[in-house]
Amino acid sequence: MTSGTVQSDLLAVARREFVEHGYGGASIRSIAQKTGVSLSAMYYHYASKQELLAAMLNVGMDSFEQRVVDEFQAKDPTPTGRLLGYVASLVRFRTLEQEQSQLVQTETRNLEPASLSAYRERQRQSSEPLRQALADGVASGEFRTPFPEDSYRSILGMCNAIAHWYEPGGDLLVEEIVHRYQELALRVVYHRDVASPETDPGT
Amino acid sequence: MTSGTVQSDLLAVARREFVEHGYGGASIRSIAQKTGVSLSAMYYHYASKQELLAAMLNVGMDSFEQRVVDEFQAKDPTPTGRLLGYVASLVRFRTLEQEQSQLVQTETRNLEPASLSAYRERQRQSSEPLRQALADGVASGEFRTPFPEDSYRSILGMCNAIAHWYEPGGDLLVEEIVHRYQELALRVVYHRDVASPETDPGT
Amino acid sequence: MTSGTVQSDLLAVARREFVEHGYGGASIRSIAQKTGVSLSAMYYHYASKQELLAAMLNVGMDSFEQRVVDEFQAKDPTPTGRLLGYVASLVRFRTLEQEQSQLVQTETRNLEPASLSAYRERQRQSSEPLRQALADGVASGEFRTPFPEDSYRSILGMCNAIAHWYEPGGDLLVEEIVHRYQELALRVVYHRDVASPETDPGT
Amino acid sequence: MTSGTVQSDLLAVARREFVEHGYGGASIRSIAQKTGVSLSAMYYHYASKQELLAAMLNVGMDSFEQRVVDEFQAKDPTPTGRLLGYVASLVRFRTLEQEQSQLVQTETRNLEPASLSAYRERQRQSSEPLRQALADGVASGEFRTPFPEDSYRSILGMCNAIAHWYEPGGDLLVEEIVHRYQELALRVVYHRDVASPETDPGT
DNA sequence: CATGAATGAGATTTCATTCAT
DNA sequence: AATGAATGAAATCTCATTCAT
Repeated sequence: MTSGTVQSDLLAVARREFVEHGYGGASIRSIAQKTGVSLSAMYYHYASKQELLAAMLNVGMDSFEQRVVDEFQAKDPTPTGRLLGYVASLVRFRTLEQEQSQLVQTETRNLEPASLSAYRERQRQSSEPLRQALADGVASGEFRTPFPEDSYRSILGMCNAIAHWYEPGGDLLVEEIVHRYQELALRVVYHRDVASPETDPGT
Repeated sequence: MTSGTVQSDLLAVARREFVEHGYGGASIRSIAQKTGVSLSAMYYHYASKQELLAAMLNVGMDSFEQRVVDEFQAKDPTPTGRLLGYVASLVRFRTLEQEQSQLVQTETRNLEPASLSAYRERQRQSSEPLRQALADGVASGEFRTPFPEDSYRSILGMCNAIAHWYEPGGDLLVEEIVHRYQELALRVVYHRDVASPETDPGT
Repeated sequence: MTSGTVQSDLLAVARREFVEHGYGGASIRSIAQKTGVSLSAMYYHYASKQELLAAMLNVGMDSFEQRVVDEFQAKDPTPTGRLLGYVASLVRFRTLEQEQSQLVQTETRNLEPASLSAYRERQRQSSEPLRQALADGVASGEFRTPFPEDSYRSILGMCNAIAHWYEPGGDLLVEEIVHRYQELALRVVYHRDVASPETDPGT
Repeated sequence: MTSGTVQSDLLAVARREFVEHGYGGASIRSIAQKTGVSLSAMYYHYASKQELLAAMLNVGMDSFEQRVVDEFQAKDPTPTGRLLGYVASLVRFRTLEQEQSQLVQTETRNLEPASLSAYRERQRQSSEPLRQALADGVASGEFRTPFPEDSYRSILGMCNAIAHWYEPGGDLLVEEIVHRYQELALRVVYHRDVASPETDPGT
């Protein structure tokens, strides 16, 4: 029922339109048209513009969550390991799913209360691993940041920004970016082994 | 030029509406109404929604530029000093002019080509001091970051994010935030004196 | 394509409004209203005022072309015969489809370039039979006008003017007008048999 | 009071706008702007769009009347002479004052009743000389047209049309056009001396 | 004479959505 | 499962005009 290709095509086109014009500025009509589907057909699959938005945001969230889960299975369970894993997931999401990424950051405000609360909860849960890793690292002494909350926010902030400047065809490979932001993250949490910049913590 | 009261009132209301609903979702009608001005009176001052947006973004830019200039006059001219000064300007802008700040990040995409290019140029110029400070610091050996471009972007990214979580009435004072992000910035550029987290570089 | 009833009703009302107020002065709103159709229903059928105009002009052209074709089938193929036939078609069009007629003359200027060029070409083609008849008549010696181009334009000009003074309920029968303008046309082309005004060339 | 240059500039620009977009489609704002006059200044000179139109049409009428008067002073007072003179006046008006000419034909319908009746009276009067010449010519036997009214209308129609195709910079001299239409007019009235096309009635 | 500011109505067009088929 | 037609509200913007200064 939700496995057809029409839905995903619609979502893809809608994503593009929302990113380009914003939710308010995007037209349901041109989404249908660009997808090559009649307006009524589109309404058959998504009962409203709002539903389209909610579906899109949730698909994005699914995708990000999957990345985090993948990264955390059978990997280094130490706080540092989890921090690096989370950063890797996040960087890959911001680069490999750039549009999805921008959308999630910008259009959440347009969710109606009904969907919004559920979505906020998912957001909170998806950032929990990072929050937890930071707490654990501080507790264990691996991270010596004097303001963990700001370190946390800074890591999110700097990774999120990637979606705004990254260019898919550019000469900077995704994994190189992963590596760099992992290093920067270690510095932002005052990792005890990055006492001096000469030390390379490895990936 | 922007000293009239009708114009600035309109801008203030429009800012709020744009932040809340996005450019596309905001209604020129309700902007006029909430400002207490007739629709046509509004059009007398701003010939289009687009012009309103451009004016707003430029006012925001004026404001930020002023902060940077203020911070750079008769202050520590070393790369480190300039880095810290820039971060201070940016953090204050993101907190004290939060709406302006969010707008600048989100709605630039809605500028039409004509105004966009001019605006992009202003953006470039306004970030030049930070870029320059980083380059100089790397050259002088004060900053030891192995990827200056990413350090630069990370600083902007983490500071920009502040506008999204900062709450004006909260218990975190602006100057405390300034201080913290200055420290984090020093770590992100691999400042030579922050070899170990115990060392506090001071503000 | 133009067989629906809503479309043709809209065209009829629009025609009347355009003739009365001019394209620029006519209101799309009152066209819809007078047709008894909602504004949006109207937009479903004609996507813009411009499209409405183009459709109308083309319908007018269709109608005139049909008249010319009808007149030329199985009729006198001599230059004189064709001249008289064309004049008959034109006079009937100007009288029997007076509104259409006035519109075509006045509102072509409001066509946007896209539709304009196509329309001009149709105009050219529809006047080709007259032009050709004149050329042939001059070549054969039937017409002795020393300036064929001006004779051609004059015939069009004097026939076109009919739409401006003709009154449908008046005491002048259409076929009487046809007859008179055929005679006048013969004089305008210097027909060899109208050497003296006493000679009646017949219809 | 009516001798300033602002008024005539306004009229000239307005004429152009009216010809291009029609009365309803023309904007009083852009007329003022293109004239380089403030909107309020324009309202000082012409109290309404309607007044502007009336002024323009009357100026056009003045101009045409003057031409007719000039042509009739100390010229051949025979019906034929008057016919030729009138045609000359009309052709020169349609070519040398082309815009004026087109306007007069198209935009009269937009005059409000108040000005309209006066204007129609002027129109009637200005065509009186031609009507009279025709009547006299028919009475004297110089013109043998069997339907004087149609000859009259045809002459007007074919001369009026000139404004639509004449190109100021073209290779057809105005006086040559005058000559040709005079000849054609003679044929349209069945002038007794144009019994055969070989006969050139002269100018 | 002239201006800057404002008005209120109305312009055309597009919106998300619905419904009978 | 899908379509063509329609709706009514709202969108942005422009109109001719007025008025206090």
